[in-house]
Amino acid sequence: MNRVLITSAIPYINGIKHLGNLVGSQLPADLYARYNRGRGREVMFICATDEHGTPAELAAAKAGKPVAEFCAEMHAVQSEIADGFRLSFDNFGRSSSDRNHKLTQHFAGKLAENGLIEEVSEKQVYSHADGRFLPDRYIEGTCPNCGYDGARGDQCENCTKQLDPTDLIDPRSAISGSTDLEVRETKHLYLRQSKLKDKLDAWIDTKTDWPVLTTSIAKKWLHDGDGLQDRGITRDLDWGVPVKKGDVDWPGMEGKVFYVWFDAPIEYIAATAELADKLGEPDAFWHRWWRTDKGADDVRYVQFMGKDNVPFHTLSFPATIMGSGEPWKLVDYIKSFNYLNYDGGQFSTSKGRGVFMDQALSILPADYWRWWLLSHAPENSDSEFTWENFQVSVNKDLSDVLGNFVSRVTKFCRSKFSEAVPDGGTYGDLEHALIADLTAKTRAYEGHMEAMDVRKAAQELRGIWVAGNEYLQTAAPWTTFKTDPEQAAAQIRLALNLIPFYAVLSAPFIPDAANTMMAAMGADNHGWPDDVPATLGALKPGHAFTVPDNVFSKISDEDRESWQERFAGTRD
RNA sequence: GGGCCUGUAGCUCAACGGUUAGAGCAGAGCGCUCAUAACGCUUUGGUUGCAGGUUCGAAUCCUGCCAGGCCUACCA
Repeated sequence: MNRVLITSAIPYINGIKHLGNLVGSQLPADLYARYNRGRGREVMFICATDEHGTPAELAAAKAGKPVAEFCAEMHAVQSEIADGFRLSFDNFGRSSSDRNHKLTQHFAGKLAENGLIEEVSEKQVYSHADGRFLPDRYIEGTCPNCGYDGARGDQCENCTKQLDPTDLIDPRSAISGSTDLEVRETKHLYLRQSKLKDKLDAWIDTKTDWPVLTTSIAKKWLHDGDGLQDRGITRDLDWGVPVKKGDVDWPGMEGKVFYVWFDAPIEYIAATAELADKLGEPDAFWHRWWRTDKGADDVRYVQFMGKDNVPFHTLSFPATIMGSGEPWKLVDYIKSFNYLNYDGGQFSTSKGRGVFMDQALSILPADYWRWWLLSHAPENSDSEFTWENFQVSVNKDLSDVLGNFVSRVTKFCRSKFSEAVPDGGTYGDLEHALIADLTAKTRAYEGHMEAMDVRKAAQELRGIWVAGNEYLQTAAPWTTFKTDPEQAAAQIRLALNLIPFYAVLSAPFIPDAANTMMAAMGADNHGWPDDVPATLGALKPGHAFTVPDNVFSKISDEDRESWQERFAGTRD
C-alpha cells in the first residue's frame, strides 16, 4: 500500500462551515493525508466545494448575485479558510467545473446504456412568484394533523408527522411566501439502484472492518421496507450540470440539470482531473488514481465524511460506479463521524450558534483548533465542545506538556552550555530506557493512525510528549550539571533531539508548531522515525539551534469568557 | 412509528466474555527548581442508567425498561 487516495466530503457552497463540519470530514482526512505523506507514501488528497442545488441558488439570490459569481466568490472564501486550517488538499476543486460536467454526463450516459436509468413522470409543486419548482421542504403550510401553521412539505416539525406537500392546508412558498402554487407534471430521470441492490449488498458485506456507523446506515437503506429504492437524479433548476447522455442531448430533458447528489461525489474524480489540467498534465495523471485498468489497482481509497453523508457514499455513488460498467476505483474504506455539539446544543448555521471556521481562525491559530477537535473527534458518538474543556485541554496538552518541554530544554542548554548541541558524555541506562519506550510508543501511535483511530492516536502522541518531561525529571540535568557537566551534556543532547522527533510525529496534528520546532532546531530531516534510535541521534554535537518563542501561549480566563459570550448568540 | 448509536469516576474518554473496571483533566499530598506558577511522583474518587437472564466468569452477550442523540430516502 504505497499509494493512498483520500477524499473528504465536499462542503456545501452556501456559507462558511462551523467546527462540527470541519471535524466531521476535512480535518481527519487531512490528518490521515499528512500522516501518509509522512510515512513516505504517495498521496492524492481531494476536496472541493459542492455548488449545485436549491440552497445555492437561494443563497446567491439573497446575496443579490448571479449564482455563478456567488459560487466563485464563496469558493475563494472557503479555499482561503481551508488554507488557514492548513488543510493540505492536493486540489480543492469545484463541482461546477467543466470536468465535473463532462464526467457527470458521461456516467449518466453509461448508466443509460446499461439500462439503469428510468424516465419517470411525476407531479411537483411549481411557484409562479418564485419562477421555480419547490422541493418539498420549501413549501410551508398548516399541518393537517396538528394544525401547526409552519409545517414543511416533507414533515411537520411540530408533530413530526411525515407529510406530502399536497397534504398541507393553505400551502405557500417558503421562499417568497407566495400562495400562487400549482402542481405540474414534470419528467425526471431515476437511477435504478434497486437493480444493483444485491451487488451493493454483497459488496457492503465484504466491508467487515468498516465503522459500524457506516455499515449500519448502508444496511438500513438496503433492507428497510421494500429495500433500496430508485432515486431521482434530475431537477428542474437552472444552475447545475445540464442533463445529457454523454456528450449528446437527452430528448425530453431540456432545461433540466442533474441532482446535486448525483454530481457531487463524481467531483472527487473530476477534482483530480482539474488538478491535472492545472498542472498541464495528461489524463494519465488522474487515471492512475481512478481507473483500475490504468494504474489505480494498487491504490487504497479512503473517504471521510459525517454520518449524514453515508447513504450517498455507501450506495448511490457506488451504484453509479458499478452501474457504469467501467473500471473506476471503488472506495476501500469509509471513515464516518458523528456530530460535534456546541455547549449543550447543536451548532446552528441558521442561528449562528457556535464557532464558525473563519471566526475560529480570527481568535486562535489553527493548531489549537486542530488539536482539540482531533483529540475529541466524535468517532463513537456525538461529542461536545465547551469553552472550559477547550481551554483546559489546549493549555495543558499544548502549552504545558509540549510547548514548555521545548522551552525548558532549549533555555537550559542556552544558559548552561550554548545555543548548540553540547558534546561529551555518553548515554546510560536511563537514556536507553527512554529510547526503547519511545520506540514502542511510536509503533503504537502508527498503529492507531493506520486504523484511523483519531482520538487514540492523539492520546498516544500526548504520551510521547509526556515521556520527555518524565525523562527530564528523572535525569535532572540541572542537578547533574553541578557535579558532572559531561553527563548533563549527554542528557540535554538527547532532550534536544526529542524536539525534531516530536515535530515530525506531531506534524499531522499541529503542522505549524511542527514547522516552528523544526526551524528552531535547524533540523532538515523531516523523514518519519522508522528507526527511532537513529532519529534521536540526528542532531550531532555542535549543531546550532535557536530558542523559539513560546510555541503555544495559554488561553486566559478572560479570553475564554469573552469568547464564550460572543459565540453564544447570533452571528454578526 | 421503525432503525442505528450512546449511557462507565465531578469532566472528557478507555477496557478480544477472563486478575482487583483503567487513563487524562479537575481535587488532595509530596518532590523538583531547567522551564510558559511550568514538570514529576503519590493519592482520593465507580453498585459500569435500571431490572431480569445466559455463563465457571458479564461494563461486554440476551430480554425488557429509562434517558440522550442521529437517520428515516425531493435540504445537502
